[in-house]
Amino acid sequence: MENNSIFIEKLRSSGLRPTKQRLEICKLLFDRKKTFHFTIGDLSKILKKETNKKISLATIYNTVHSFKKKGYLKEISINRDKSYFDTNTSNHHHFLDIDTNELIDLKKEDVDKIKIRKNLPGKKIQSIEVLVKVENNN
Amino acid sequence: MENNSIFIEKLRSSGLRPTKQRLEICKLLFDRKKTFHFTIGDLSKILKKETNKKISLATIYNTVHSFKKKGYLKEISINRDKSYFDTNTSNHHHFLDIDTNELIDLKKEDVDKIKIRKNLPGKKIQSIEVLVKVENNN
DNA sequence: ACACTACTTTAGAATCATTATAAATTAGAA
DNA sequence: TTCTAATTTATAATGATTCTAAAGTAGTGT
Repeated sequence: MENNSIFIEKLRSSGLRPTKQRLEICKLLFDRKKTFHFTIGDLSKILKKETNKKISLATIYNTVHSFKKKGYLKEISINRDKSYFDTNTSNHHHFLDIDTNELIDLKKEDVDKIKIRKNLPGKKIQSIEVLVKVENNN
Repeated sequence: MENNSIFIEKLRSSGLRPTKQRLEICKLLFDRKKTFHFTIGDLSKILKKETNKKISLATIYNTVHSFKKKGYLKEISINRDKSYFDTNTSNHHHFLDIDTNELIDLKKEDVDKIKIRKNLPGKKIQSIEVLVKVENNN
């Protein structure tokens, strides 16, 4: 039904069998237009509310990490308290509102290309992440 | 003796009484020429080795956090596992070697000034942090 | 030097996110 | 349908960090 086939393909290509729990997670993560920033805790709460069943944390962790490994989700390190994930896997940066702990995408064109003038012998750059912390203006 | 007076001043200005435990921590953190990146766990181990006494974790956390609040240490969020601190409190960015988990300073001149072309109404920028992840080149 | 009070230290308990475990359930191939 | 390996789940384990409450110490005022 509907675009489940897309989700099934996403799961299969991540090495996961499509199960109803995982399809619920897919629906929640990938059936949306805007970027979605979330923690595992967020996801768990929303899933419980939307489906009226509880999907165990272990399943959610497992699924999210498989998607991350496959590249369907990006992990964003902000603080030690929680790990954030981002459904926008393109190259982009973030604002972090330190008053609300909200993450906001910066589009590619919002930040000039970063040039690093130093390199480490034997090492290559894997990613460049910019985090712009913002606070109330008063 | 020696430059303890500097440490005492650092402690006092951070709202802390100088105690022998805190002075040991100061010596370890601030009596060095190069930047020092560490976790609380690192610090604890080194302190035990250097002083042959154990300073309790609670004391180390308390002291490090007071220094951070005062601005004598910077906290760097890399992943949820551990929190890193940096004795270099100037404006600078970091390499993270994902093979070894080592942090390496980027000097100010190693990265072009970052210009953010978007602003959020009612918010002002508090900091801009760049993390360049590097990996083995093979 | 002494006493007193507030600040510190400490070990251990509590917390919280995340990971591991092991038994019951389910997907999918034969 | 049957069978086996993958999955789900509740719960336990882990590990970093924070809390607690009792014992120790700094430093002011005397």
